[in-house]
Formats: sequence, C-alpha cells, structure tokens
Amino acid sequence: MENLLASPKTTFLNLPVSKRDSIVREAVAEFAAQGYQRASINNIVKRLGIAKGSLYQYFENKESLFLYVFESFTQKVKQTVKASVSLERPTDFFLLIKQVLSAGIRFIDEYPDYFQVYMQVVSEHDVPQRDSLIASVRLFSLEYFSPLCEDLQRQGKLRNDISAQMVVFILDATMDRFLRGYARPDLDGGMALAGMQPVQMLGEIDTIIDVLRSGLLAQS
Amino acid sequence: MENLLASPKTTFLNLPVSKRDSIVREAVAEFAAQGYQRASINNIVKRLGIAKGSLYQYFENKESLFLYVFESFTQKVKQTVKASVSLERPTDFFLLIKQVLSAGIRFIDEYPDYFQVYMQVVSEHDVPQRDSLIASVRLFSLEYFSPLCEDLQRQGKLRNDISAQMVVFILDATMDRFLRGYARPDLDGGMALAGMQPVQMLGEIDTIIDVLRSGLLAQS
DNA sequence: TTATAATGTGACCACCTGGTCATAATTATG
DNA sequence: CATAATTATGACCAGGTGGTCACATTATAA
Repeated sequence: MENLLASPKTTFLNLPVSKRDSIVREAVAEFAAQGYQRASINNIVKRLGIAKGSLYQYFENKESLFLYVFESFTQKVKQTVKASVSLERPTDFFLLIKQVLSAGIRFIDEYPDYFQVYMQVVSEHDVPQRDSLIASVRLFSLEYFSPLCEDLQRQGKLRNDISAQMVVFILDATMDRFLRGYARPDLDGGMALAGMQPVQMLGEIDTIIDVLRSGLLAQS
Repeated sequence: MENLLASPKTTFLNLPVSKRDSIVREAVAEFAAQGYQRASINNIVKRLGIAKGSLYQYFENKESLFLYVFESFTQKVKQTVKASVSLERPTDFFLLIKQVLSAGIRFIDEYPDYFQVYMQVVSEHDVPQRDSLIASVRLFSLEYFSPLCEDLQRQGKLRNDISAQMVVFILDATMDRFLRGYARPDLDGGMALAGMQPVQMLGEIDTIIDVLRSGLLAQS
C-alpha cells in the first residue's frame, strides 16, 4: 500500500524543517491550482525565491516532487480519518457514514489545497502512477463499505432487492458530490455549501443521511 | 442564453461541409483528451494534415475555435434532450428523471468526445467564459428541477421536511455520478457501468430511481 | 488570356516548459 | 588556517506553445 517510494534526495532531508515545509506548501499550492501536467517548476521556485537548480538538488524531477506531495497528502488523510471515525465494525452503519462525511469536511477545511490536488489527480488522465495514487486513498468507499453492506444485507437490515454494489455506488455518489461541492463552490449546484456554518453543515449531513436511510433501509 | 457568439471566419463557412466537419471532429478530440489549456493547435493541424496558417484563417484564435466546438456541443445536447424527454410538466416526476438519465446515456454513447470536453470544462478552472458555458447547458438540474420539486412539495407528494434545494442536490448528485461513471469507467467505483448492455443499464437506472423514490417520497 | 480575389503554407517569433551543469558560495573537517 | 565536502545558483539547452506573415497556389471574373 505504501510502496510509492516518493524519494527526495538526502539534501532535502538535511534541510531545516521550516524550509522543507515551505517547499512542500508551495508545491502543493501549485499542483492544486494547475494539476500535475500544467504545474510549473519555474512558478514554484519563483514563489519560494530559490534557484531552479536548488529544487533539483532536493528532488530528482517533477514527478518525484509530485509523488512526495501526494504521499504527504495521504498521510494527512489517514490522520484525519483516524481522528474522526470510530474504527472497527461500527454499531450504526449510517452513523459511520456521517462520521466519514464529517471527516471529509474537516479535512477540506484544514487542508483545502491538498484536497484540490486530489481532485486534480482524479480528473487528470496522465498523472504518474495515477491509478495507485487514487487506490492508496480509497480506504473508505469500495473496499471499506462493500463488505459492510453485504453483512447488513445478510442480517436483513438493508434492502435485499438491490445489489450491495449499487448501495455502495449511491453512498459514494452522494458523499463524493457533497465533498466536491464543499471544496469547489462553483460545482455545488446552488447549495452554497461553502461558507456554511459548521452547525448548519452537520444539519445538511443529517438530512442527506436521513434520505439515504429511507431509501436504503429494509422495507417494513 | 445563445449570446456566446463563437464566430468562425467566413473562410471557414465557405469550406465544404466534410472539411468543416473533420476540423470540428479533430478539435473536439483534442479538447476532449487535453482540456482547453493543454490542447495543442499544433496537434490539431497535424492530425488534419493542414498547415497551421490555414486553421488561423478559419478561426481567430484558440479560444474562438474552442467556443465554436462548445457551441456545437450544446446544440447536440439540446437535440438529444428534445428527442428523449417528453417535455412540459411531466406526469410522473421520477419518470422524468429516468428519461433524463437515459438521454444522458444516449448522448455519451453517441458523442463520447463531446461529453469529455464538457467534463474537462467543469473541472478546469481557467477556461474562457467557463461560467456561461456551464450555465448554458444546465437546462436540466437546478433551474429545471427546482420549481418542479417545490410544486410537488406543495402538493404533498414529496417529503416536506427537507428543502427543495436539498432534494435537487441529491438528485443531481446521483445523476451526475452515474453519468460520469458511465463516461469514465475509471471513476465508476467498480460499478462497471461502461460496457454494460443497454437493457441492464436501464435496470440500474430503475434501481437508482427506486432508491430515490423511497428516500424522497412523502412518508405514509 | 490577364487581372483579381480568395486560400493554403510553413518558416519564423516571443515565450514558456522540464531539466542540466559548470561555477560560486557556504559549511564541515582536520 | 587550509582542505574537502556540501549546497546554492542561473545561464543555458532542446523542445513545445499560440500566433503571424510574406509568399505560393488556386479559383473567379473580365
């Protein structure tokens, strides 16, 4: 899972932490704004006020820098998820979804640029190691929800007349769109999710989950 | 609504139809694959086997060519929608959604590159006239569904405890994700929508609509 | 036929890209 | 101090970009 081996040169590792941080920060900002291919190394070094040659003594090339940035992204994701989701088999399935959604909101609030980088990777075709990058951050979705759904269906707690696959799809679709809309207000379809107060945000999440529950619960 | 004024030069309009078509076709292919900014005029003329100067006698610049392509896209969209959706106030709300989804599927099958161009525009930030382009193709969604939902709520046919805005959001989210997943299999989250037989496709659509109905209908 | 208008062409331009490398400045070591 | 190792630098490179323009080619008209 962690075999991406985004390897900075030792020169980078010898740098003071503040400088390393600022390099990553500006790189993230550039990749967030432009995506991988259009991101400009010239831009990054200009923002940092360092020579281009310096950056190439920290990282092998553009791809290496990008992979390092993305790995740092997956770390933050894991942190946030661990801190927000009560792990292991959850008592209430829909409570879990709520926790995941809340974690997503919190992540976007805290690391908006990182989330933009992720969205760019998803929509860009020719990103190095694109598939494994996306896979590495699919903790939730598919691999996580699928077995849970199948369990619940066996227990008769979830509608049995539709495939677990489809249940996961609908869950994923709603969550995906919700977080995208929050991260990029121009995509939220008039929901005005961005700029919403946290408490109201939770209310919207509750509503969504309520609809999902009504739609997906086993009929009485 | 149609004030985009994507204006080819008269030289382009004097061209034989087949040549005009092939030019648009290759331009669409390039914009679909690369998005607006990364799309290469050099690539397009190379594919067409014409000189770069020629293209610039057909269109003022890259932006003008792109706007022409996009306008041609909106035309095809309107054609498809008109041919697929029984217009005016529909008898069954969820039947309407089914028709819109089917129209989307048909459009993607018939004009996959055009749909990719649209998706690129949505995810790209710096596309000329991006906002109005996106708005010009939002016949359905928002402006269309919102008043319908409000009507249904007044008639007590739709849950009254959630805002019409939220209903539209959930509808839009599901439809959006479904069509995206169909157009780009790598995004469908294991649903394997692409390559699915049309009849099975309709089945999946029915399932989704059934879930939405259960989730959104007025509780008994 | 000749004169005129309309098209087609590709070398060329300024600018940008990721990446290199000889050199300079700095730091660590003896 | 001097020597050696490490790090910083930016001119430079090949290759790409959107766009131009003087010129060649073709079609139209008289």
